[in-house]
Order: sequence, then structure tokens, then C-alpha cells
Amino acid sequence: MERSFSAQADFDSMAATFKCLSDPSRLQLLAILLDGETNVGKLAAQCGLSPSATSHQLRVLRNLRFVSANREGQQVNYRINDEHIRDLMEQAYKHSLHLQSSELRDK
Amino acid sequence: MERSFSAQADFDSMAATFKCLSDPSRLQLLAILLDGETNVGKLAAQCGLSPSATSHQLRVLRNLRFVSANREGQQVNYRINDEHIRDLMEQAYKHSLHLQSSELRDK
DNA sequence: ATTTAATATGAATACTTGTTCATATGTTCA
DNA sequence: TGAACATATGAACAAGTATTCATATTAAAT
Repeated sequence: MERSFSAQADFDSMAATFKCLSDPSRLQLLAILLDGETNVGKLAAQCGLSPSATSHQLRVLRNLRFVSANREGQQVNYRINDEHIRDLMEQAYKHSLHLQSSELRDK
Repeated sequence: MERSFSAQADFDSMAATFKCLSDPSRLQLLAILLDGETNVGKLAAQCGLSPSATSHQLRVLRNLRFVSANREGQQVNYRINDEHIRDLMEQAYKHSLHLQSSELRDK
């Protein structure tokens, strides 16, 4: 298998992608959105985050085009915008399982 | 498709996984290792990092079991330890391409 | 045994990031 | 118009992170 990335710029943008996914709150937001479109208030409630914090995090996800927003009256609905996420999250989950099995040993 | 993660602990460990991948230097190290086993000195040279910085970063990758090390004389050889990485990196790369196409617009 | 080479580690520093608080924007309804 | 609600934004602070420098470990070689 050939790898398709090799330039410094590739690693920079891949790192930005991963960085966006490197926060538990954002992952939970994405997980909820994987089940379907929702608005900010509901997302905040489900995550146990303040509306403000939620909005800040959603902006990060929006900036990297993981989600998109559209207003419907007072509410703003968010939805998944890039189906790569589903796979990325699944694989990270599998890795984390693979991790736990060997985690209790050294450090 | 059912999603397999939902607990807070899941998001925490997935975030840790992504965090480990959220640095350009570490990604470049992994990319080199995807082409085969190498030692620290060569990795450092190829990445343009100091040996010390390289060693620090390799430790992060080792802690999350992305790579494993084994000494061979004075050198220490590193290798990929979890094939999930290849796919994770490929998908992040694809996302970053998808990103660039819409990047020049708003912020 | 000492020196030299390769790698690892700890402390320090500059930089980044997530949350909170206060405030602003936008929308609905009276 | 004005009040009430939903979301967004900016500044500020605490907590985390990558690199550097100095020093430690480990192995080879003389």
C-alpha cells in the first residue's frame, strides 16, 4: 500500500484534523450528531456543557467542516458535514480498546 | 449503522488517541515508520528534529501503543505497533483534502 | 576502565487550548 | 417597540503541551 501524504503541509493539515477531534466534549457532540441533526440547546443539555461552551466547541468543529449549521427560527441546527468522521471515530474507538488491553502494565 | 461508543470514558480515550495524533512531528514520525522499521537517529534526521525532541515524541507514541521499540546495540529501532494508524492517517488526509476545497471562503 | 556514540529523561519556558463570565447578535411574540 | 429566548463572541484565566538545554543511562570500542 502506497501512502499518499509526505509533504510538511500534509502533516500540518492532518494534525489540525486530529486536533479538532482531540477533545472529549467535541467527540460527544459529534457522536450525538451522528444520530441526527439537533440544535445547540439540546446538544448542550445532553453533554452537560453550558450553551456558551457548546457554541465555542461547535465553532471549532464548523471551522474544520466536520459539521454545518443552519438556523431555523431561534434555534440553530447542527449536522454532520463529512462522513469521514464516522470512520475516524470508529477507528479511534477500536484503537482505544486495543489500548486498554495492554494499559495496566508499564507506563 | 450502530455506533459503538457512548460512555464518557469512551470519549475520553478516543480523545487521548486523537491527541496523540494531533502533532505534525509525530505524524511525520509515524509516516516514516509506515515505510518500515528505523532507529531514532534516522528518524530525527529525516524529520529535522533534535534527537531529544524526537525521543520525547516517540515516547508519546509509545505510551499510546502506536509504536513499539526494541534495542539493537546502541540504536533503538521503532516500528508501527497498531495497524489502525494507517487507516486513521489516510482518512485524516482525505478529510484535509476535503477541507482545502472549501477553506478559502469564510472563517 | 575510559571514552565515545545513541537514546532517554527532567526541568524550564513559550505557546496553545477549554472553560467561564459578560456582552452582543438575531429571532419571535406581545 | 420592547421583552424574552437562543446562540454567538471576546477577553481572561487555568491547565496542558512541544521544544530546548543539561544531564543521565546504556552499549560499543579502544
